[in-house]
Amino acid sequence: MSDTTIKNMEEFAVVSGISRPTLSKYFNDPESVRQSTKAKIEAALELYAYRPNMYAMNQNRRSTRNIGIIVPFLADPFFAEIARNIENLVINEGYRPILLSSHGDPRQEVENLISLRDIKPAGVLLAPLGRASNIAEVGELCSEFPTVLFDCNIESLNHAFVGHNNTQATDIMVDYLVRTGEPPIYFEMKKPPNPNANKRRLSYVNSMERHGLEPSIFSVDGESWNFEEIGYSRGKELISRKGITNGTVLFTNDRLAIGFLAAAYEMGLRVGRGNGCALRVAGHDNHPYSRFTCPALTTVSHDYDAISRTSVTRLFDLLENREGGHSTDEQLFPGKLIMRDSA
Amino acid sequence: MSDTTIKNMEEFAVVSGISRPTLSKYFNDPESVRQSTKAKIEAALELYAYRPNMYAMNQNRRSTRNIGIIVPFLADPFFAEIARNIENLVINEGYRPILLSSHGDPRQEVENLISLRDIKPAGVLLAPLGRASNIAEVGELCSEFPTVLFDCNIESLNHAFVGHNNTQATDIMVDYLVRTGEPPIYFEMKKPPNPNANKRRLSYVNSMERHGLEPSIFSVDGESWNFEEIGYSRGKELISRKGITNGTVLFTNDRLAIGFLAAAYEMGLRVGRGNGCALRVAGHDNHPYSRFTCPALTTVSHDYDAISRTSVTRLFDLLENREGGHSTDEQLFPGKLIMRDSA
DNA sequence: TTTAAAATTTTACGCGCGTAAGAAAAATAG
DNA sequence: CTATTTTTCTTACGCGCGTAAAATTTTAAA
Repeated sequence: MSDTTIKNMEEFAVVSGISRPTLSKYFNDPESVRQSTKAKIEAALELYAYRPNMYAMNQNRRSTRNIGIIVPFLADPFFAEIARNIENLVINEGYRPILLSSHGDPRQEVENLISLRDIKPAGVLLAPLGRASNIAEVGELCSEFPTVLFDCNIESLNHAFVGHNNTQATDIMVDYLVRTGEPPIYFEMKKPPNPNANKRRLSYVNSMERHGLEPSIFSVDGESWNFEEIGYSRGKELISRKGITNGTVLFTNDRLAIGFLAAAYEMGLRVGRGNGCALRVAGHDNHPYSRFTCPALTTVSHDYDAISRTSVTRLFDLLENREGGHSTDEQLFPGKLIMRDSA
Repeated sequence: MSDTTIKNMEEFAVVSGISRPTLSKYFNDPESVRQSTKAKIEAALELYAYRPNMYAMNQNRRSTRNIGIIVPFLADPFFAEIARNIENLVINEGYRPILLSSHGDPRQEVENLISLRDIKPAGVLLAPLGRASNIAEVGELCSEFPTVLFDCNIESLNHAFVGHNNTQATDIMVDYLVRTGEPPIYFEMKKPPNPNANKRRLSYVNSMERHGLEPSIFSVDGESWNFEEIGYSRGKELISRKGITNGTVLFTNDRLAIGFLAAAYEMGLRVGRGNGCALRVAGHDNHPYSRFTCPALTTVSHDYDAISRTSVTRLFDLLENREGGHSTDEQLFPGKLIMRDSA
């Protein structure tokens, strides 16, 4: 590497022997210039560590190469994993992911929507908070930038959405539980932050009725995103007043179940499907930690891979105006039963 | 809000009746203009939703208001929590946090260091991967931008660092375990990704010797950041060949312990400090999930709050050239024993 | 070799804002 | 009310790059 410092494209044009407009073309798309030119540029790039100024580049470009990614709660490893997948896919397309978390707070979500505009994203992948989301703001974003919603739909927006088939997923879980033991009662939050929970409850009810069984639902208080804490404390209450002492409990999500399992353990309730077990517990999501609960949690997995891959693909269909890009269909991927020891 | 769209500061100057240079001054620091002017601008801002173009702003500013934050592994809720804290503190200072995760991959870390340069950060808060970090690259970053390292120091760099006192923290844990039961054996990874692990091991050894006890260390294989998986699978091996059947095990971090607890449960080993318990288990970090293990995990907590707050404060000391800003001291905060049911 | 097509160079302008300098206006002090 | 200080306005230039248009060179085709 040479010691002379290149401070702009003009100077790099001199040392590389390539004109500035051609360089500009190259940096926008290395394949858009002749092979021999590309080789010359890249040889010079080895010698002089020049990188175009991002701010100057994005100032008048038709499109920045930024992709905004907003998730509702990054401290939840579930979303952290999805975000990681999506980030990689975006990078592979030659774009720059900008990851924002709403931290479970609707005001933060609005903040994120606003500050996203500052970076003039080429596209946005948005997993909304859900019930607490500012629908108008999300709608504006959708109409301002190419956007794909994922994980949690806002149906009134009728916008491109990729997610998990909560209905089918709950269905196969209820089927499994009914087939293999006592029918499940359902444990959920009274005011779930996420509308997916409503789909799941409805599916539970329908599924039970289809089996000719009486649905039974525990709705617990709690507004925050500290699901484990809610599952733990409400679970403890329920157990201690003999609300749950036997049978099967299906949780609306794994994190509640994780908290509940801690409570059950502490109260001396043995969970599992073997003899001597007081009750079976099942979750939903295949949360990264669900493998490591005691006992390991039986759950339904999202098709993580398909969901993240399809979200990104659909966004780039939109960006590059490919066929099907402008569909507003909701695209759902089926869940998969993950049988472990808890149920 | 008016319907006329303002597309640049020039136009906003017209509708607000304030000259462009004064507006520029205002957007850089709203307090730098007269109160009456500020009021006029903000009144106009209510009417016309104008926001300065970020790219044009940062193009020639002495300093952008971006703060780069790099963490080694965002899917670990431990880092997600710290990142959340730091993000909020940075926002409160009027800066824009840019969060990047290295996903446990040294190449990704280098990528992050490189792409950070593109955004010309005013400052950087970096939690390096550790052993696998490219020291030269990190060193260059430190000399290029005001940088504060946190969580994991790279001592050869002799750079500003804020972190957890691993030595003291391990010390109080060993003291506690020795005082209340069988002395602990130590469970760690043979090649820990993070040098903090070395400090902890050393402290364990010293602590044991101070008590006149023989240190005993299990070093298990495994290179990845899937600590739970490693704790689970190696734990299962050890238990099944009677490597650990009674006594006390101190884990180098909570995530290994979480995996181990799952293994112990599965193998029918009862963990805890009561009668009928086969062994005690203790961790380190006060991981967000350590409250919800079975049994709840006894551990040592970082002073999360002090560490994130001090990291940010020191960075802004540097930025604003305040006294003490240029110190390269390493600043450690003591750990706190969190007694739960596992030990 | 001639001709057409494709790529590169030259030239020139614009993006939206930072910022400097001197003039003008407004606020404050005396 | 005048003198002084502070703030704002006017004017003007520059940042680094995108991009358009016309001229030129290179490559591919006939």
